[in-house]
Amino acid sequence: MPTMEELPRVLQQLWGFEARSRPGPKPAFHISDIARAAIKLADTGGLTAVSMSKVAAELGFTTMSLYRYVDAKDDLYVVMLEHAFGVPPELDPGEGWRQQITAWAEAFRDGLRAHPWILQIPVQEPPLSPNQLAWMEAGLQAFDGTPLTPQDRLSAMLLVNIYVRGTAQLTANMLTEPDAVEVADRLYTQRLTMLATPDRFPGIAATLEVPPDGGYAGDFDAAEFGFGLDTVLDGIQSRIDRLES
Amino acid sequence: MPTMEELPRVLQQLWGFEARSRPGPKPAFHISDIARAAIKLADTGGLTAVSMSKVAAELGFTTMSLYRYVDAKDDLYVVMLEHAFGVPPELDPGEGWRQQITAWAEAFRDGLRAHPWILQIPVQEPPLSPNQLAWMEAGLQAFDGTPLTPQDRLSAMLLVNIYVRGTAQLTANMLTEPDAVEVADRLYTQRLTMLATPDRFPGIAATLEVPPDGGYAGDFDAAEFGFGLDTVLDGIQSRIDRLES
DNA sequence: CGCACACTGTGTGCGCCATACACAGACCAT
DNA sequence: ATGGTCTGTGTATGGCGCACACAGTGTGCG
Repeated sequence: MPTMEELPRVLQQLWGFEARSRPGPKPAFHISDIARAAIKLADTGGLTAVSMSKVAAELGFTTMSLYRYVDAKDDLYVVMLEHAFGVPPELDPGEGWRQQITAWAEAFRDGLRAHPWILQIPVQEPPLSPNQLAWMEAGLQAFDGTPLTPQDRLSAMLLVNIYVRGTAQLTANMLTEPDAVEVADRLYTQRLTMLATPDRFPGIAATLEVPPDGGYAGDFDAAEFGFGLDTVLDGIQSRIDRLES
Repeated sequence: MPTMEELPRVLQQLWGFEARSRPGPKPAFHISDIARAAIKLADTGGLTAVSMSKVAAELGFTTMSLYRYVDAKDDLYVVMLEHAFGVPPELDPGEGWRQQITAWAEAFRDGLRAHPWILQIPVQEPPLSPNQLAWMEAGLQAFDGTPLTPQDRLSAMLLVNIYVRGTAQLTANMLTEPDAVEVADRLYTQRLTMLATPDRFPGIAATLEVPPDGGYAGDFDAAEFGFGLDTVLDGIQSRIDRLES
């Protein structure tokens, strides 16, 4: 049985495993302060605007002081993620699994929209921080009452998770500016029309001939999101049907 | 109508829009050489091992010489991607859409397995390079013969694309070393067992009680891949059914 | 009550990175 | 032949993550 000592320091901090009453000066701030400062920078300037020195400057401390709270830059990302998402939405167990997981997916999507830089964070390892686990748990509980096994629920939850991440990636192509999405979208459609000639790329060309609603894949708005999500959920539904028959 | 002049230089090079017979010395090499060198570095040392200077050294040239072929580091990534994937697999139009898109998905997954660093590349804009478009086209053509509209096919293809990327992300948690995955997986399960207590995280705990086959989500092997993919395809199938009725 | 020592934030410095810029030479259209 | 353009190179700049030594601080133990 592993003890909490072996946990990376960041996780110990995030879970509140603080061994208080130690010698030495009191810490001048807390990792949550670091998170706030870093998120503020990322929200306005993207993830590239987040550097140890910038975060430290934002807090009014020196760069190296951050390393007393965070072992490396990657840990800073963990703290940012944990803080940016916050606690998951409360799902109504009275509703069906489909409504619940949809609400969960939409909340997740909204979180990604509010903090687009999340998608730019290099994913290094699966999450272990409190809020991240709480989101996982909420997603799993949406399937309470279904005949799905725990492993099936995990797969289903991950499927929805992957879908939301993926579509968010397509939508906000990393652009922090507001309507830069639209112009980038038009430019992309233009270039695609030029390059994907019907003779060599008939399938792509067919897609372009009757554009969905204004633009190409980049324009993945709310309706389109629900449409794709429904497809995913239909797949899960069919698995449930198979179990019930 | 836009002309090819407005295209980024990398795309012009990749599409072979070379305006030959110009003054000045002949180029000493080609972007494909850059791609080969960069991929070699990335395959052995991960994406972090790819820097302008390292690639240049690998080629036996100076760092700055690369900028005669590539405008910025991001363009290097584009070239790497284009080269690493190569041409898409040939699908047999005689088979059903399900077998075709499955073969496509598996080929895509194999590509990601062969070059795990692809998942670490920061996605900045949708692809426009020849092979990338060819992969898109191949995925779309898998749905030839179905009643799906071009937009539906695009959505379906993107759905599968997203699924493969997402699961690959979960599987190879960025580790280039071979069986480091396994030990990381065990460690993760350990920590998750410790942190996700059944009282506060019953859903997660239930997942851990009857582990699937050895490990947790990280162990997303071939069977698991097909299982999840089938769920996605079932969703697409149900949409097809709705169109046909 | 005092003291040892763990812990704090700070300053300096290293190696690496992407890339701007000026330059000497190579080559083709004229 | 020659002018202008393109080549690869050398040098330089600003930023980055982070190692390390240091002076000061406050707590638990004697």
